[in-house]
Amino acid sequence: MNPSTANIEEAILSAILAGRIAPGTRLGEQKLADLFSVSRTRVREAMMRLETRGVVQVSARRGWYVVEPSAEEAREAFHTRRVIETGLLHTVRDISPKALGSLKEHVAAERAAIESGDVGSRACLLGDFHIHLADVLGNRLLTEIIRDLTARTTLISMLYQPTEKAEESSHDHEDIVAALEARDFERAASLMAEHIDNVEAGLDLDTKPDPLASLRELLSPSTFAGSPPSMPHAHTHGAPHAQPSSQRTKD
Amino acid sequence: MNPSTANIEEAILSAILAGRIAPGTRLGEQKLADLFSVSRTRVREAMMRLETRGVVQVSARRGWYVVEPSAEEAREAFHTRRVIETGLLHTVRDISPKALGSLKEHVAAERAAIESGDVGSRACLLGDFHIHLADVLGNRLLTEIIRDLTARTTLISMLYQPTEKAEESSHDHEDIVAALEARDFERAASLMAEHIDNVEAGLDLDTKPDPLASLRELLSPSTFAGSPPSMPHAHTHGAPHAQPSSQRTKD
DNA sequence: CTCTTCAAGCTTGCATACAAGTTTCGTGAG
DNA sequence: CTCACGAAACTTGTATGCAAGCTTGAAGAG
Repeated sequence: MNPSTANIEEAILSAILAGRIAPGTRLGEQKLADLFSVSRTRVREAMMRLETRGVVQVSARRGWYVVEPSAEEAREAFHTRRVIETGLLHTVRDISPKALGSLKEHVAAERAAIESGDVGSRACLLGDFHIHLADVLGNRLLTEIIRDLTARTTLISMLYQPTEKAEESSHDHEDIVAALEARDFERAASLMAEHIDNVEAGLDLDTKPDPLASLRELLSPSTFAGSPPSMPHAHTHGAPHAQPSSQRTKD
Repeated sequence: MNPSTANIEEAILSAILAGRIAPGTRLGEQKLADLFSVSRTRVREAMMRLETRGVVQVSARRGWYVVEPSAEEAREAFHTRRVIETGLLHTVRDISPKALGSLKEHVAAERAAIESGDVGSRACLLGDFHIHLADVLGNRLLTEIIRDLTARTTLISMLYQPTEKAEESSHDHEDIVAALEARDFERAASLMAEHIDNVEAGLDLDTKPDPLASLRELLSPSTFAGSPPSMPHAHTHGAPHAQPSSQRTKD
């Protein structure tokens, strides 16, 4: 089957949401075209759409790159999420048992992923919680907006998140769902504001993101047989974060 | 100078925001290409971007059309605006004198436009208030989101708004700014919720929008010399709104 | 050895050509 | 007069070709 523009768009976006594509990744038109077995035209359309959604950027005649949000843009993204998600919880008047049930299931899945140590699905689920929330409490339009914002946030976390806080996030989610179950939407909104603040506070927005992160990963100890080598001698100026990216997670 | 894709996109979006393009308007690629003196490729890019922003839609091999939101979509749009705009006012902690001043100026401009009877700039200003608010209280990202939502709302008003309520809207805006001046952000948020509810309540979402609106406008009394003719005999089934569209406004 | 210059290769930007489907309008049958 | 049919005109969908600019690496000067 021939993938449509929407398929390509969705494939890239969900890969970003799952944390499988790092910020700054180059997405060549021809390579993607080969990968999806379509012509560059289709790929270009998808990239253009993704650009208006704020997840990729084109650098003239150099290529398409997954966005690397600046500290300022990161703050804007979190501010926007705080506004929208607290607005949602503050506006909601009631919640159906079905919606509540699916949220509970989601949180349970989060905990399971954390306990089993499944880093990939864990990161995906933590971001997905917010999308799921918009889905059951809001509407399609709102869900789409939150989805794009979550993609942004995921990329931000990959760039600026020095420490792992999956458990705290999941716990926050749990509390929010508990407040929803008690129909205390005010409290849910406050908890959400706190939660988003926590996540933002867990970032290191003052240190410039490491431009060599991908290189460093390629040269990480596990790549070699036994002895962890010292970092390459030259060009190691300003390396703020030492963690391999697998320890990072979003949200 | 050769208009870029972004120029075309912006030209169309601002025309929609100003109420100069009606929902359902067909936007032919070739016509736009001629108009802007570029090839279809550039136009297509712009349309594609506008499609992801939710203001136009493509009907396969038939053409691009300015969206005609369904009643359901209209409700979603208003719900989303209520969530975001009350969320914004609820989140804000302070407002600078400069921001307050520019909002006051804006409301004054609204009143002036209403009193002078300048329908065009009036409609534009009423929608712009919300964008302006996001601009001074929020951030660029939020402003962009609100802008797209306002475009949607403008189109919705053109489809479903049977009566003129410019004065009420402007008065609501005034009250909101007054609450902001008093630093009573809770109150501002409530007023905003009320305001958006008012606007939505002023719509007639239950009656199907008139598919003959544009035709009817072409045949409106002012087009002819003196005598207002009766409507054309055939094909006048189900005409919910009788007002010429110039009486309608958004927001 | 270092720095500069330049050419080759690669990538996107843009236009155009053709394919595929839709609409419209004229023609002819009933 | 009405309806059905079909061809012509028109519109978007997609691929492709060439132009323009960026990157890189090699060669040469100092």
